[in-house]
Amino acid sequence: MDHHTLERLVCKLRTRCRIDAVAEAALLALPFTVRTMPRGQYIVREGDIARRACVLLDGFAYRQKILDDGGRQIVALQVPGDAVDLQNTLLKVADHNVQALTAVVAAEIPRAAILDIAGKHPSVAHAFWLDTLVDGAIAFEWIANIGRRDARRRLAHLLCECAIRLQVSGGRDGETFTLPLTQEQLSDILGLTGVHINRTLRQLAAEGLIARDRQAIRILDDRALRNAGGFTPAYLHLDLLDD
Amino acid sequence: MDHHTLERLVCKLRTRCRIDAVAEAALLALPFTVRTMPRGQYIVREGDIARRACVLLDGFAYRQKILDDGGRQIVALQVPGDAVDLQNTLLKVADHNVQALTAVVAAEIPRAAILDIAGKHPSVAHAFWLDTLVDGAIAFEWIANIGRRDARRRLAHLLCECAIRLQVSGGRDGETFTLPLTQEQLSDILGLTGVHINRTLRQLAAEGLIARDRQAIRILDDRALRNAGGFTPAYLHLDLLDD
DNA sequence: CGTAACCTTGAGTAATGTCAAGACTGGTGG
DNA sequence: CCACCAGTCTTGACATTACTCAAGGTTACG
Repeated sequence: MDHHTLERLVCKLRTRCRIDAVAEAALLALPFTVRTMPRGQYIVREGDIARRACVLLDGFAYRQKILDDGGRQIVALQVPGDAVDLQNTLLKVADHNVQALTAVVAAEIPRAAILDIAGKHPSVAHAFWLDTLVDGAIAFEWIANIGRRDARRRLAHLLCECAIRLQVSGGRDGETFTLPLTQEQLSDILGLTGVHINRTLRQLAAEGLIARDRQAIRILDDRALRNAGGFTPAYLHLDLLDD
Repeated sequence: MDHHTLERLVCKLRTRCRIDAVAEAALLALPFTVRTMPRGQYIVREGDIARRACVLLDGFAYRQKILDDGGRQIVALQVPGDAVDLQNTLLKVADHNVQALTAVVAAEIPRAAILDIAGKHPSVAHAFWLDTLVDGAIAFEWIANIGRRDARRRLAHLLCECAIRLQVSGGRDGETFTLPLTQEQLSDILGLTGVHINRTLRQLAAEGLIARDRQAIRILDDRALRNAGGFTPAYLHLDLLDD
């Protein structure tokens, strides 16, 4: 995949709806500038006024909120192809931060160009809307995960989700993958503490559900892991093309 | 407000973006049937295939997930004017339930009509997209609330949010309002138990932040309550019209 | 007036957080 | 090539929040 075109965006949108040739051409013709960013860099800051939308061409990012007491919660993970601030493009002022999880290659598209293409191409507007809906569906699942599952089930659920999303976006086999997340970051996703994540990861490993080596995770027993996490992939809406 | 027209939908969309006369006419001309439903009735069931979208004309509803162990998590609240399953309209198969919180008057619009109007009127598509984005922004805030705040702050935050949303949707004064939620339901929103909600409500009352009488809540010290909940209304994006 | 749903309260328990120290790892400069 | 350093992981002991169970009180409504 060429990291210097918007092909990745088209590709992502295509996982969930049809993009005809005209719309594809229009998308690929969007004006953009490529930026590379190191791990940890802020892509969007809370309070920013949107002038541009950023599409991840390579690397991962996360959305994050800092609370008044300094606590941090990661509210979403973004994979290549994701438009990380369509939200902010329409909503004008960003209500959360977006930060690079790994080194990132991103395309910056002017806000006006996004609004323009969405206005002129209903199928593109449809695709963006759909993308937003799926992000919302994932957020709902996370609410349920954090609100109603204990640490072990929460973590199992997240691992299942990551396995699938990494597989879809990166073409990995899905059984073994590298989660570029520290245990601290995992805890900020799941509403737990780093210490507790550590213990829970080891517990899952001790049970034979996963194997770990640094940040590489291997799912040893997919069925059992899904079971442990109460995981059903319906909310990812990966089957929308089967119309 | 007449409960038998789609005026309420236009009204809701207008809180966040301009709807010109042509688009308004098209919206009001959408075909629909009115249904009334008693408290507790399912409006959408997980697994349903969307044939119609439902707009709340009067009454409240909530989105809810049932977990494999029987646990329940409420993932969103919907107020009059909300389209409760635009999500499912586009996503085809519902990944969660929507249930009437109070008695409800709703307008059912065929799926095809929604897709059609969004395709023909970019400003309507834009408004729907925006609506979805705001729902997503609220979901993100809930993730942060559940993941990183203790019971007292969680509840204070929710009360602040409800006060504002009820005020915007219903024209109440905002200081005193009736939350049509049982303590059990509050606990399912906040990822706690009913017993703990009970204790936390009384604690907030004992501190002089709120007064309670059945389900009526009066905010006695708005500043202190917002402070307790770390509440900032930015994520509700109520100021989008000030362009 | 009786009933079901809801609220309230107490006592004991389990899950998770806090604090603190030591071990490992990968990268950097000498 | 080695020594060091920062970041991360690991582990233990202890504290705390929130859960569970269970009983009794209250309210709304037929």
